Amino acid sequence: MEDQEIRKAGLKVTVPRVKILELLETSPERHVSAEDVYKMLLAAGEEIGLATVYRVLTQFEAAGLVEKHHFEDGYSVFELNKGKHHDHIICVTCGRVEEFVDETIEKRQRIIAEELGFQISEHELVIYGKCLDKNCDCKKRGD
Amino acid sequence: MEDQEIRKAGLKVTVPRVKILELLETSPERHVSAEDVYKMLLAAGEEIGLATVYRVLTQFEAAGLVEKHHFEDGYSVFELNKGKHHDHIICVTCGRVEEFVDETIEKRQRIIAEELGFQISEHELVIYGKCLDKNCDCKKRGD
DNA sequence: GAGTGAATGCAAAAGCTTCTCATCTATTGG
DNA sequence: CCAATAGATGAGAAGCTTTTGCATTCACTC
Ligand SMILES: [Mn+2]
Ligand SMILES: [Mn+2]
Ligand SMILES: [Zn+2]
Ligand SMILES: [Zn+2]
Repeated sequence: MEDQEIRKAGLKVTVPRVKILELLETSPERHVSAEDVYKMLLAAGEEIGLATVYRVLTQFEAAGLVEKHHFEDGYSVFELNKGKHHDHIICVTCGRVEEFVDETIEKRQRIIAEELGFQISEHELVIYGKCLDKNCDCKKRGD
Repeated sequence: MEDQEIRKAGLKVTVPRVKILELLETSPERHVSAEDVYKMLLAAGEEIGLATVYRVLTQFEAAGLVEKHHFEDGYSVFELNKGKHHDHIICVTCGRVEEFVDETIEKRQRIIAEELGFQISEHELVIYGKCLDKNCDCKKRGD
């Protein structure tokens, strides 16, 4: 199954690559750091080096299988590329990440780029805030 | 002049702080890294340690004098806080940074946050692309 | 199944940023 | 103007995330 995607990317089908792709497909949290992936694999009994995790994620990104984001925390997070673009809103208290798409915003960006004489290659929009979810730590701790 | 802003921030008026603030106010490029600041100060004959530059910029940010951004490059960039929020569009070829404000986008973000049950604290929108400026390296090199 | 180029793991190193600590300084009020 | 002191500085060490070098191992092809 994921073997084909890996092969299509011009990469050899190896245990680390298959396991990492599987993990990205099944992880309850879509947005994970390299360290997260490394630890989850360890916890699952897979002995895969952190350097390999970084290398594989980078290759997956180059192949378009994965997307990398820089939520302001000092490290990168990766997610499986679902094909459809979306932006993110993140709870600064509990870290919960929600995805959204807003065609109005997308369109305005195209207009702005045009007006300023830029040919857009990509963009990143991240909203930070506190989520009002009852399960969020915001509520439990009342801050 | 900037002495008052520094004092208002609850900080002592020292040479490094005054020089850094001056530099941010007069630099031709508004968006600079800590390293940039350090090097520009050195070039201007000011012997200010890099650690101090980082400390002061962090303090200025906490005081609201300065804003910090994470354009996807692995390092932070700082700019003087002009008081009015704006977003950025960056040329991936020449690095030129333009600022813009779009009230439609701002409003849509507020609506999205509301719908998803978030109370916005801030956001960051960065558009990446190639600028079509004749002076940009894009043109000079034709890529 | 052998041969070969690619992939892996480990440790070292590389960026960027923060911290430690001894020394120095701005501020205050006498 | 000076002394006292809380705060600031500089240099280097340390911290984190990410990348790299290299010897070893492995996947794919014939
Ligand atoms: Mn996502
Ligand atoms: Mn700006
Ligand atoms: Zn978008
Ligand atoms: Zn904005």
